[in-house]
Amino acid sequence: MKDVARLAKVSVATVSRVLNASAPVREDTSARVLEIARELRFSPNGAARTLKRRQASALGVILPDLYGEFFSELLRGIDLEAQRAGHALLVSSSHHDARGVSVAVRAMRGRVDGLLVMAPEVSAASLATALPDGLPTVILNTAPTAGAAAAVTVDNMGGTRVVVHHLATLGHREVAFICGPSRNADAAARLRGYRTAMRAAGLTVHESLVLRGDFTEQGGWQAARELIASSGPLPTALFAANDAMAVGALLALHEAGVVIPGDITVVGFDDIPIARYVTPALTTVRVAIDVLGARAAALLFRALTDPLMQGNGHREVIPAELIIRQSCGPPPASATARR
Amino acid sequence: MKDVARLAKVSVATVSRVLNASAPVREDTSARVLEIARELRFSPNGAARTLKRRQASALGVILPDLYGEFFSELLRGIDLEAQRAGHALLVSSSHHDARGVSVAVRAMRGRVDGLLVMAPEVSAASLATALPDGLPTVILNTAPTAGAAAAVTVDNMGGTRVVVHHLATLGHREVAFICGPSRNADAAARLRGYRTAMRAAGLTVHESLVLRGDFTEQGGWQAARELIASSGPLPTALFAANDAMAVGALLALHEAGVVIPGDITVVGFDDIPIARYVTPALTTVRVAIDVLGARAAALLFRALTDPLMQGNGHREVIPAELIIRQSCGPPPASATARR
DNA sequence: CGCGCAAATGTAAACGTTTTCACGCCGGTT
DNA sequence: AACCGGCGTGAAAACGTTTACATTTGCGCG
Repeated sequence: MKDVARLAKVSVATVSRVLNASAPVREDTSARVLEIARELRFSPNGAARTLKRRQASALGVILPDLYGEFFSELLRGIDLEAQRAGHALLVSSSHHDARGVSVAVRAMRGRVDGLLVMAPEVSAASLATALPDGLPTVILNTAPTAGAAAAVTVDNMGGTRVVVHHLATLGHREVAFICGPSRNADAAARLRGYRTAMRAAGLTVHESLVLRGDFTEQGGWQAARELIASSGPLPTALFAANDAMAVGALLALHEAGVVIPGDITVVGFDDIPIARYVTPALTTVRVAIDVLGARAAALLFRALTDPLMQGNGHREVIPAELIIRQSCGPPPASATARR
Repeated sequence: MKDVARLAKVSVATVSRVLNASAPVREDTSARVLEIARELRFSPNGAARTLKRRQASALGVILPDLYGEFFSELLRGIDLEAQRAGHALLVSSSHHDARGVSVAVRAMRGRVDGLLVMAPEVSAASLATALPDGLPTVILNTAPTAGAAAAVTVDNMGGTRVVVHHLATLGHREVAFICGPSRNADAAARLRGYRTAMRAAGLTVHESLVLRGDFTEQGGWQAARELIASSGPLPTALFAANDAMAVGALLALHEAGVVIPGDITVVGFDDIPIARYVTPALTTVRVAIDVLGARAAALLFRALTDPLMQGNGHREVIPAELIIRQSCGPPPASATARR
């Protein structure tokens, strides 16, 4: 900037004013400065600008991972919203525990205007201590208990409820469930939702039909194998806590010669793109993940412009919608006869 | 920092030294400072730090888009490499034209140590002018012509060659091709590769079998429809410039009652996760996209630590591997008889 | 013709760090 | 006893902007 100022025979202040149009500058001066700046290929230093202006025009995004379509969609939604506010995204991933999140948060301070944090495996309490003081923060997919922050979550309860209800309506009475990792907040909520919905539908939860899982395809495959190997007839429906596991289960069942949905109905959760393409196409719960991200970002921007509202623990729930595809049908006649 | 210094009865200089372990400090002083800092929940201001140190510990990533698994994987690879160097990622997407890239680049200056740019739809020449002067840059998936920068590209030529060779070996003689968007550098390279490989295999390229496409599933669907509607027998093989289009084509062919691979063989490019799950599973070319990202980041770090090498237009090619699945077989007997 | 007022510009002080330089202190050497 | 060197510390100058405040300039008007 100094160089530009010197060559244009003005002060750095004037250069700044021209570049930001922050104060009236004479037409010819302005033109001259612009010309020189272009000639010198000058572009302002972001760090200095941030330091002085006390605003970074960037949002911090802290994620546990970047693997899979979920994060891709999430990031896209966030980016969409940030983009239109002229903000960039400072992304930091692989933070599974509270300490990791804490480190990431510290690294962001002074370089972002607000924070979007997703840490489904960190307890609300430890998350609260990891979060920064002065930085508006929106939490994704975790209870909003944590400190002074808003939160956006997926409607896990609603999603599981509508699935179980649909299965019950079709006539299913034994619905197996493949859980997600126990530390994961979403997984826990879905398991809770499953139990609640089963009760509401007047069905009993057989603990032997509640299977361990880990949100991976491999895990779903294994759970289905166990189900097949176990004594007694198969349940008539299998509900996986996410699509990846449902797809794994689909494969295992297929390999074992079980017909879907003839012998057993399979349902997933998330509606990842693959769900449409497996055979049979997977019935699942659609969560607009990009909307989740976008809403979170929007919420954060609101907190930024209106600093009064940031501490109010505002909560927003992204709706979940049942998507019926071919993996889902009425229970087989044999099962109905059995009763 | 001033507060910490005051409460610990030392100067800010000492606080800095303690926090960075940048100079010997007496044990008790250090402990005292650390204690106070923790009490005050102090964390350093990134902007100020960047400004003074002249290093941001961040990499800029400029992408045309964030849609789909390609970018998700790419970003993951980049992040992996950046992570271990203790760098964050400043991401900016939706930059399709040279002007957009230029704006993004300017916004990054002073906040990142280097740049990873992917702009397959921007010509090398205009990309060169958009790139910054002092910032080491690695270009992804585009000719490395652009200015003083290294480049990492996918082995499009090799990938198409191995596909066409495999098809020829199976006995196919008429291989249709669905192109990507004409402005896209990868798409162009794959078309070129297809033509070259066909010639090398002694096969002729029928221009009526070179179909327009746009890298989307919808586009692939449409191209396949046209192929079906056109007069004359179907070709025995269909090669799409990416998997999304191949999947679309698969759908269109299936809808039209064409059997795969019985009536026609279909091959894609990229090996996106969905490719494994469609029926029949898609034969394709596997490109380790995460490796692409990781290699690019690694290259950038090398340029950062060794500033001499940055201008040498170094080029790296990520290998492509043929993945044979069920969508691919010998031409039908009828076609062979026809000759 | 001088006055005042607005518009245009310049000066310099921040912003929160890091780092150079200088200083005081201590223990060991001549 | 004077000196040297190293260690621990503090003062202050950067880093590249923005902006409050001061100053100059130009201009209309009495």
